[in-house]
Amino acid sequence: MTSKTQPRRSYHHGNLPEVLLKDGAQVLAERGADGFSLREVARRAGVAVAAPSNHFGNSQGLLTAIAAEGFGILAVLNEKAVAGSDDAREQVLGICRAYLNFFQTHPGHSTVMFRLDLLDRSNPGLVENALNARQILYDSIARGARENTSPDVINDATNTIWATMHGFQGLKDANNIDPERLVPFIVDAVFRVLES
Amino acid sequence: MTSKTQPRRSYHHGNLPEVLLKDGAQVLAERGADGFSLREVARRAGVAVAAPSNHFGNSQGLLTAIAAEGFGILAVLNEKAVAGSDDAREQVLGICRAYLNFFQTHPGHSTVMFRLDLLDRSNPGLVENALNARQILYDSIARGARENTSPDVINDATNTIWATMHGFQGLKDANNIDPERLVPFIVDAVFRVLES
DNA sequence: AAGCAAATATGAACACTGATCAGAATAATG
DNA sequence: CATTATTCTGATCAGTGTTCATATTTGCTT
Repeated sequence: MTSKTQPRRSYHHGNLPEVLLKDGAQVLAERGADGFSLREVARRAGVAVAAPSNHFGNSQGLLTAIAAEGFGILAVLNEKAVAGSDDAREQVLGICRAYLNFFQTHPGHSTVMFRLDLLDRSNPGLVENALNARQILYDSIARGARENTSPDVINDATNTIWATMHGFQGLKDANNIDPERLVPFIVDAVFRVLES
Repeated sequence: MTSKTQPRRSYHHGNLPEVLLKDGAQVLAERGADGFSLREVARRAGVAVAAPSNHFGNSQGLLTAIAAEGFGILAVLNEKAVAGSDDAREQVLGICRAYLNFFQTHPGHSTVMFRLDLLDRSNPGLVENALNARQILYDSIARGARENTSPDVINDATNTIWATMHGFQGLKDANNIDPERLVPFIVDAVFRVLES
């Protein structure tokens, strides 16, 4: 019961990297980062245990690639959120909601994107995509700040929201925490500083 | 090369639970939650592989006990921080600094305390200690809010700071994030809402 | 078109891991 | 002192990531 619907495949898979990314994210979504298994991914792809190593090196390599893909998707969603309004405050709200939406629609990716201990943080694609996604948030925040606001403060605001979003992802199963409710609160609080 | 300094020990260990908690936290600090191994903990305690199961059931049980112990320690530190000042704002700042301090002095505990996926969230000791630590933060925030502030807002403020602290722990190795610098920012932002 | 090098996939091996079980050693209880 | 409960041992089982020699296929070069 492989994930391929084609009747047969030749010795060479053809697009194994893509399939591994897809099945990997699926395993992450089903079993979490802790229950992740490279062998299970290979099994679903209908391929030998050692096959993934040709494309991603080791388990960390695949997880890193999934995380990088996740940040790429998130960046696109953030762009779309920004395009939805001209008001900086609304843009930041939109980005935060895009985060929450992404967490739900891409649970597998979300599971590893902020797990620095599992990733190869020197991976260029990961770094680029993560910085890219963050930059969109930074720009909207900068647009909402007073003109003489120092870059340091804008950075603080960006990092605060960034860290909070990460906190929401990690605590998404916690009892008392409702991110949908907290997003307006935190954005309001940050903007009070930015506009002061 | 067990962790015991005593020359010999009888068949029964005597205080194995305590030693397992200590060695477990040490393994977590050295290898992270991902590299954690129950066998390694047993090895350091100088005891058979199956011994821990008598006291903590399975691996999750030991991790849960370590997390519960961590929240207990954190609660004490929070109490101490609150006692250091009469000003609510200073108290909350003190609690946040206590968090950061705790993350550094107890890296093993910190590693699992917010990893809900690894813990038995129905464990009474864990729930009690975690709620206890959170309550101290809640009380200081409530003290700093205007009298007619709704409990919902106080809850939002508490959860925001709680989630942010968790975010700091998860991102403590990230490049651009300096919790020491961000704590005053986030506390300032939250208090602007509380005092409005 | 032919041959050859590079890329990709296989299967087996190795050293780990967590969990479980019967049984042995000790401690606690009546 | 005898019996029961607790605690520890040693072995076993299924599962894991990584590595290696080997097999197959692709694609470039001549």
